[in-house]
Amino acid sequence: MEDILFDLDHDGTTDFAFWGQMDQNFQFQTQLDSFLLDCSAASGQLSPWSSFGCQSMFPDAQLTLTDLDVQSPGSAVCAEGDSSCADEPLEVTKRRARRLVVTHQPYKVQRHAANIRERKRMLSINSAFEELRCHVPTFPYEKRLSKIDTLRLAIAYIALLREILVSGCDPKSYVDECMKNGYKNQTNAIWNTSGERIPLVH
DNA sequence: TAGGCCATCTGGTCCT
DNA sequence: AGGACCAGATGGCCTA
Repeated sequence: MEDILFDLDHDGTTDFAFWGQMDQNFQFQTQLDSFLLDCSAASGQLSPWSSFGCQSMFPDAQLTLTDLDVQSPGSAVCAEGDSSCADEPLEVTKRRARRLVVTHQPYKVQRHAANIRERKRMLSINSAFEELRCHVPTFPYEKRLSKIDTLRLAIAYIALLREILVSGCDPKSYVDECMKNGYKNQTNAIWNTSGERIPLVH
């Protein structure tokens, strides 16, 4: 029996940690999946649109005691048993083997921990996108902005705000003028996804 | 059904 | 040494 601890937070503000006892019946998938979903729900930063796919987050992460046994570098490198091992560049293989020798951690365990960190990183990026969506104006009937549209619209919105500042005009009359004459900004920024002009109130 | 969007996994690279 | 960041690959879901 071997204890594994995944510390999922390093900023000290909230202390998320996950640990499990590694025996042959232990499976990461269920516990970790539900844990990450709980984290997401608890954050309360995601809009109703936020979706977490129904697919399993750990399609191949059913760790067993066998997987966690310290393997020889060679066997660990090709533990996945995929065909890519055969044509993997020699230098890459050597580098990975060297790392495994030094760390004494099975490749699968390292990879799994890295996957969790990556997922957490993506979650934080997504929550930032949600926050940004709250700051770019859209019509209520517009569908949820994609990430790329959110960025483009934010750029356009900032450009418009800058132009209003530079013009020195009253913001409302400036926008009214834009609506009347058709807005053309200098950056050719894209307004929004549906081809409508964005309202400035939100 | 094709295309867009997204989440996840993965390996490489850079940084601390 | 380990974590953060990044980009490519892959597969699922949704919509026109």
